[in-house]
Amino acid sequence: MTITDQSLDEAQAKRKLHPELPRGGAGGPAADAPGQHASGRRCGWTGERGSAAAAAAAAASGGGVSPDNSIEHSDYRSKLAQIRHIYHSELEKYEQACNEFTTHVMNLLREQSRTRPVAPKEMERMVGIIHRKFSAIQMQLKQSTCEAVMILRSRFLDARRKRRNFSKQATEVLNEYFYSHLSNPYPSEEAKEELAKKCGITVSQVSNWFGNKRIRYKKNIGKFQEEANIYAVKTAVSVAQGGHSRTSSPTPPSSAGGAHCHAGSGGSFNLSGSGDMFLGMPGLNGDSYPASQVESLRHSMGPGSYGDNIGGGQIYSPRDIRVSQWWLAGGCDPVLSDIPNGGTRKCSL
DNA sequence: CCCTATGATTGTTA
DNA sequence: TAACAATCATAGGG
Repeated sequence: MTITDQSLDEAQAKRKLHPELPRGGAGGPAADAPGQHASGRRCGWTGERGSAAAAAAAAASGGGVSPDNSIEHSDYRSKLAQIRHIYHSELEKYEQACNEFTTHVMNLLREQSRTRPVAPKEMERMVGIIHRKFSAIQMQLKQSTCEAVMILRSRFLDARRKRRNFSKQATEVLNEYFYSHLSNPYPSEEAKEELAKKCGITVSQVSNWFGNKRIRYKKNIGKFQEEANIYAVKTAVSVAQGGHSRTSSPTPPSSAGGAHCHAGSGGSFNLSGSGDMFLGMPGLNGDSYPASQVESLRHSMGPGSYGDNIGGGQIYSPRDIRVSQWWLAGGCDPVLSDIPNGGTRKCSL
């Protein structure tokens, strides 16, 4: 009567579709809602701006699933319910038709039994044939229902991939945090929550953003030079103004108040002062030099200051200015990257 | 329409 | 399990 877990799983395995395909619950196909990843990752789909704040709030308050796709969820659910309804009603029709046809054939055979001997075996055989035929039809129905569910699902997933760029202000907040913590751009969970609130996005979106940012920065530091300068200047100005700018808050959550630096995820690069911008004096432990400030310095020096062995996008010599060098991890040492086959992964520096 | 930027997803790694 | 790396898919500018 129902599409079993097995049938869906089989189809899923065959098609190697998404791992989060709906499993048939007690009632039939796909009692689950999509969007819950097996790995526990939260769905960070960028919804409409209006609901993003609510999403962030819910995420900040510890909500397990970001609700910014609740509308799509209900849409998905209703369509799924529709499919299930059609499936069940069709199945019932076939069942009924099967029974009717069976009794009809039985009646015919009984009628025939008046004129010719009809063995019980023959009747059984006929019933068997009819049932096989109908179950084949039911299998087809089941299959096409599975397909319909999968199409619905893939459409839903496609929709999830639709993204909106973050607002300018949000990007600004994130960039400010990133460049003012360039030596250790790993915001703590609390910092992420704070950033999420400020930006009106979810914590996982903040995590995504930092993940993307770190990797893209690392891959092409040169490209981000200008941006780093901009935010260095911004932060410098805001610091000079007493830590408050008009449009956006320059003080990262972790250092708001300026009393101390949060214990970052890395932990090994605690920086002095409020934020590691210009107040983070260089020389204390060697890695508190704000890289963005270094960027500025480097920028004013012009290209080529560090020698020819450094590639086009190369900015710092790790020997000269020892910022945390988090971007050197993973075989992307901008100095060593000149060595052929230095790492398994290519480094665009 | 092409190209780059960017947010999200997925698989891997430490 | 967070971070990384690669990749996907769309946004947005020319």
